[in-house]
Amino acid sequence: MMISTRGRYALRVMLDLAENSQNGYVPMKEVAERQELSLKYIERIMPSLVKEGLVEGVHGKGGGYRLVKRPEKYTVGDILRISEGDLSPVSCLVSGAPPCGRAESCKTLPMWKKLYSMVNGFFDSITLKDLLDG
Amino acid sequence: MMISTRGRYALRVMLDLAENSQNGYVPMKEVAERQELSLKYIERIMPSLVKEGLVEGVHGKGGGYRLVKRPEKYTVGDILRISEGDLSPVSCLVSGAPPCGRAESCKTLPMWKKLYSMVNGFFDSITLKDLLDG
DNA sequence: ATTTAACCAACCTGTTTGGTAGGTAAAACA
DNA sequence: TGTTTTACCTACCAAACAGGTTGGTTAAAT
Repeated sequence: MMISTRGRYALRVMLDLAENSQNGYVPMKEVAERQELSLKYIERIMPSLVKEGLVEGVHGKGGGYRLVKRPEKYTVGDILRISEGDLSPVSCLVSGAPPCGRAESCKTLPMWKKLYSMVNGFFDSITLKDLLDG
Repeated sequence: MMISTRGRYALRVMLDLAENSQNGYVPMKEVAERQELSLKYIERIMPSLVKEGLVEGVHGKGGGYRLVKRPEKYTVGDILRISEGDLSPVSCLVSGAPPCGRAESCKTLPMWKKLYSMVNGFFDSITLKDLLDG
């Protein structure tokens, strides 16, 4: 339910691209070495970022991935929601979850909702550029 | 890594005790019915709350569980940390995790730490009484 | 001695996590 | 034309975790 390696690796790849894509496309082989991540695992994560339009991928020699916008235009929230799916801290609030019959009278639900929007707000307020600049 | 049924149920039991323990000890059979939770599952959760001194349990007829402090003296943070274990949103920060060799240069670590302390701070600022009063 | 209720240990099913293996498709290059 | 490079796709897998259930034992009251 919260941040697994999938989302964390996606973020690190995006940061690596931001730092290294002035020279065009960056192959995942290089990123995997720099970041010390499994190439095969990264390869499984990237297509979702392409599909959602965050990066562009090009086959063959000289190919690789590249950001399509400037680093300050990407929020951490977008990257995590795409790679992880949902940032809800409790299953009750995951989109598509079966409606809870006790929701009306639930004393804790407002708290979970507040936390959920806090977490989303937190991640949406940070861009790739913010992370690069430290 | 984040809030599963274990912690959510623990909270709901504590709230139920707060609402119903003026008449002494409350048996889990009653709580399970009121909250529509599995009695057996609750029974597995309660001993940790006893062990950490949050509630008191008494065997036999007329027994059950009871809060040892007033509702405003319990924070949601304490209850969740005891029942869930650790509220870290990422495995890197779980206490006892193997140290990460990249920690020094990690561009994302400060962000995870900030979120972690935000989440803890959020939960530590809410008491059982706050939840009861809505 | 019977009932009630906390407490404890073992097990179990399904899902998620964090990958790996073994390819195919497309683009560049020789 | 064929080889290399790289994205991309499918299937599989082991370990861990979630969310319980089963079947008790111990302690206290009546």
